[in-house]
Parts: sequence; C-alpha cells; structure tokens
Amino acid sequence: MERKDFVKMEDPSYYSLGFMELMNMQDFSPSIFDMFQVPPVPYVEEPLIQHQESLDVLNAPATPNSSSISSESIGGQNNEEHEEEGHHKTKKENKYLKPKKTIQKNKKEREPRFAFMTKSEVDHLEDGFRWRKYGQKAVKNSPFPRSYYKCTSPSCNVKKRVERYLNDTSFVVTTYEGQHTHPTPVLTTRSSAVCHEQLMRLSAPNHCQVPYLMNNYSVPLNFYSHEPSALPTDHGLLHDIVPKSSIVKKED
DNA sequence: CGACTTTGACCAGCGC
DNA sequence: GCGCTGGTCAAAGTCG
Repeated sequence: MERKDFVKMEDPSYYSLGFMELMNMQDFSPSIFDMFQVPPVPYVEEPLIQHQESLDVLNAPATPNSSSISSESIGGQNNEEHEEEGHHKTKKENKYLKPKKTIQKNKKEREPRFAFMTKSEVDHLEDGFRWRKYGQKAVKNSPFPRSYYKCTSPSCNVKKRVERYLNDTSFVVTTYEGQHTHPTPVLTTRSSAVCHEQLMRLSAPNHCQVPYLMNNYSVPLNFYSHEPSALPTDHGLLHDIVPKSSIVKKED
C-alpha cells in the first residue's frame, strides 16, 4: 500500500515557493516564519529573531509539566523503594524510574541548517531519504505541531523538522540540520533525485553562499538581500504556477 | 517480525 | 529560583 504521508513532487499540489539558508544561526526557533517577514538582516552572531512577543497569542492551553518527580527519585536508589511499596507499577511508570541516558552536557554545536517552504497538504515530503519520526511537539502560538525526524541511515545524524507555516497553513516549512554521510537510498522520482542533489549541494561547507536553485518546483530566496538575482535564468514550472512577485517576498 | 509512528515524560536553556 | 519551551528519549502501539 502506498504511504499516505508522502507526496510525489509531480503532485500539482506540491511546489515550493521559497528557500532560505539558516546556516550558522544559533537559534531560529521561535520562528523561521518571521524570516520571510522581517527586513533583510545581515548575519550576526546573536540570534536574529528576537520579537516573538509581537506574535499573536492564541491562548493555547498551557501544558505545564506537572511531573514532580525529582531527578533524585529517577536516579535509581528510590526505584527500589517505590517498587517495594506493593503497587504493581505499569511498564510505563517503570520507564521513568529508569535512569535516562546521559544527555550531552556540552553545549551542542549547531549543525548547518537550512529550510524551505513548500505548499503541500501533507507535512512530510519525499526528498529521497528515509526518515524516522522521533518526536512531535506542540508549538507555542501555533495550533500545528512540529514533527522531528532523523535520517534512518546508520551513522547519519541528519535531522529535519517539519511544521506548518503559521501565516499560511497551506505551506510546510521543512528545516534540515546536518549533512548526509551517504547517498540517497531511495529516489523514486526524477524530481526527488533533483531535490536530493540540491540538498546535498546546499549542505556543502560553504554555508553563506547564495543557494542554488533546488529544482523546477522551488525558487531560492536570497536570505540576506532577498534579491531576485539568485533566481535562475531558467524559469521552471514554478513560474507557470506562481507569479514571481509572490515568490520573492521583499520588504524595503 | 521489522520498520515506523505515537506519546508522555525528561532535560537543558532561557527569560523573568 | 522558577516556570516555560524546545528538543529528545524510549516503550508501546500500529502497520504491512
């Protein structure tokens, strides 16, 4: 049975409208969405997005972490005490009595990141790689959850996040982090092969270069200047679908 | 049965 | 210090 959560790039409902690089950004997380709205900002060391408070608050129900389990009780010695209380704990409860894996204490160095927006009804788009979903989180100020995926290839640490563009929920924002250490295992369509090639190219070490054209379905957005100069001379299918003016969002 | 998704909790970072 | 939030873990569930 064909998977429902993938869409082939030939699908007319699928076409990317923009592309931007987020390399070297320490944290874009409140919203990469804002990147398309704020005036161009030259790369600086500090986080670029600092205006989250300007977003509308949707009064989403807070999900306070009501767990009062202390780290000590998780540690191990108290486990036995709990189990001796005579209660038959479920496996689920026992799970959280186990010591968790040690998480890296060192501040993780950010992998190169880049993101692009795609108009699609499905969240997880085929890009030629195989991904395993390892988490989903509700996003503040957004009714749509953010999904986290890892590349299933062994020794490949590439991750991607998928979320809906808040200002236009018909768009999916896909953020890649890291570089694949292997060739794509599955290329079911020519377009996915092209996409893969471009993703590999974009994840090359030279992070600050203007992105290449990804394929005929997407158009690069020069993140720093928002100049259309990055547009290719070859006007692909996208230009048959979406006016150029709607592709390059620029605010002067 | 393996691959993948779901889901709730843990943890770290950050702002107040 | 506390609470919020994003990111991750890992057992259980689902699917082919």
